[in-house]
Parts: sequence; structure tokens; C-alpha cells
Amino acid sequence: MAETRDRILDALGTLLPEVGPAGATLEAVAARAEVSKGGLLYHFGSKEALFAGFLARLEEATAGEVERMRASADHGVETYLRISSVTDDHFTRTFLSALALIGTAEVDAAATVARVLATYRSAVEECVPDPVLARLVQLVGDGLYLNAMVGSLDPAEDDHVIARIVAMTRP
Amino acid sequence: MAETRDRILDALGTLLPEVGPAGATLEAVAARAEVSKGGLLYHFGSKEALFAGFLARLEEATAGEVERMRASADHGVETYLRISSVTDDHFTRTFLSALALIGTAEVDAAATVARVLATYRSAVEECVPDPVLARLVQLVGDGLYLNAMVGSLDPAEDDHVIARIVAMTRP
DNA sequence: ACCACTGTACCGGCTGGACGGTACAGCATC
DNA sequence: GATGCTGTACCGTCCAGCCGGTACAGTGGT
Repeated sequence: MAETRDRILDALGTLLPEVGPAGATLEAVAARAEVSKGGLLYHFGSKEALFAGFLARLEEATAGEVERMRASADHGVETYLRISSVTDDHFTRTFLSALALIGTAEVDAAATVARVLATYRSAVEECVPDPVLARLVQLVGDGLYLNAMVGSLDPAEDDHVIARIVAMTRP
Repeated sequence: MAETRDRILDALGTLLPEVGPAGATLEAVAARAEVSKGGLLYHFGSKEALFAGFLARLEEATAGEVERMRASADHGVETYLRISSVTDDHFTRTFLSALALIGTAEVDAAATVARVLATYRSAVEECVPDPVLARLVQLVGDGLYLNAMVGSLDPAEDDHVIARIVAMTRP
């Protein structure tokens, strides 16, 4: 069942920020997903496949987020930065989990994250004519993600930064 | 000998970006440092102590970097951003290694990194009067680090962004 | 000058436990 | 009774930490 598969990936997503890749044991993931270890290995033949499945879903979700950016009235900049600074967003959590996967032997998470960032970058460049400014916008978003990763994010305060940047991008 | 201790920590620092925390076995670190496993465990009683020692050295190095910022002619902003974007710098590599440690069970690397970022933040706030702009500068720096972590950094290109920000901070 | 002893630095084999992966038996539903 | 899925017992590997040992540089009593 595809539902079970997604439940397993969700379980991995909640587990990774809590205990890191080392703590994300097959048994731990199975327990969190309320599946047996055998059941997990039925859906994902190996830990590598499990992680790869997670990263694949991240890339799909990225496409969806970029679509949301394109559809937004302000041409996406604010939408982009808001997502980065809202830590309880599902996509943000998935992205942070992927960051936690960087450095694991099983899978090249860095490459996937790099692709995700590149996708975002093209999207930002679409709605900010000045390429230097576009890159600046993206770097601020990335900075927000890094701060979210280490848990030092004050969303209320960073609202002002976001507002400033949005103002810069529409003269 | 303190020299051996430092050599071990250096070995860990070069190993972490290459193979990640999972690959940074006691034996692997010992081999890289040209010490036996027993010798390593003589200096660091456990893997946790090894990682903790590495993070402690990062915090010391941070103090030194902030000092360099304070001493620089341009009031630190450019110095700060340059460090973030130069991936072969010793401090940058140490910092990226610490990022790789986030999520390991042995040690709370996120807290250390958060403290390092907070230290930098105060330093930037010292030389940029506008607090919102100061935060923006710091977020761009953090964004550069994140990009360096996933290997998607084009230093030549980001020079323009740095120049733009430096211009913004001295009207 | 010599020896007994102590502390420091380092070495490498061993073991117990954890974890990834396999095998297989059970149990629905069709 | 076949298929899709689940649970569990088990195996092999890998690794952290332990431990018995070596080398050697003091140190101090004689």
C-alpha cells in the first residue's frame, strides 16, 4: 500500500530531526511508523533505499513549492522567505531532515539538497530581474534554514528582515 | 602531549567532511592522525569526549575570528562574509565539520553551532547600527555556509553579492 | 653511578552489543 | 490457494570501549 510507504517516510521525517541519522535505526523508523521491521523492509529493501525514497519525495515537494511561489501575487519572494522561516511547515521539516542526512554513507544527500537549492534559485531569478539581488534573496533564505537547523530562529524578529528584502525587490 | 591531541582533532576535522560522522570511526580518526586507537583513547576517553573536544576548539577559534573582524578596517562586514565564502579556510572547514556533527547522538553540536552564530551575530551588530540590516548580513553569511556545506558555492559569483552588501552597510 | 619505582604516552587484540539484512512463518483478502 | 503484507527469530558485521602490555623519562634513595 502506498499509504504505508508514505507513513514510513513521514516517520523518518519526524525521527531525523529528533535523533539524527545515527538514531534513525530501521527498527526505530518502523516503530514510529507503527510497522514491523519486516514490513519496512518489504517496502524499502534497504536503508539506502529508504533514505533515497525520502530524498526523492523532497525533490517532488520542491517542485510543488516552486509552483506555489510562481502562483503567488508578490512574485514569490515573500512566499519563499516565509517558508524558510516557518519551522513547523511540513516542507521545511522535510528539508531540515535532508540536511541531517548529509554526511551519511548510505546516500548523497548533499547532491539532492544542492539540486533543491538550485531549483529554488531559478525560481527566485525568475521574479527578481537583478541577478545579484536574486542571489542575495536566496542566500537569506538559506541562512534562515541554517538557523532553523540549529534551533536559533526567532520568527517574529526575522519578519522585519523579510519585509526589508521584499521592499528591496520591488522598486 | 598537546601536539598529539591537536593532531587528532585536525584528523577529525579533515575526516568529517569526507566521510561524515558515521565514517569517522575511532580507528579511522586514529589512522588519519597516525596514532593507534589506544593512543587516541588515551587522550580522549570516549568518542563523546573526542567530539566535545572538537566543538570546544571551534568555539575558541570563533573568538579569534571575531577578534579579527573587530580589528579589520571595514568594521568587519566584508571580513565576515569573505570567511563564509572561502571553503578552504581552516575555520570554515572546522565550522562545516561541526555542522556535519549535528544529529549525532554523542554530542549536541547544534547548541554549539547556535552559540557560534550568536557570537558572530553580536559582532556584526557591533559594526552595523541598523539591527535589521545586521541580521540580514548575518543571514547571508549563514546562507553562504549552507551552500558551502552542500558544495554549491561559486565564490567568484558571490563576490558581487558581498560587494553589494558591503555597500549597503556604509551609506 | 645504579637501581627501584612511578607516571606518561602509546599500542593492538578482544569482546559485547547494536544494527542491517535475511528467512520464514502467519494472516488477511480475494 | 494465491497474493500482499506483516511479525519475529536469527546471522554476520562493525565498532566503541576495555585491558594487558611496552617504552621511556623522570625521581629519589643509596
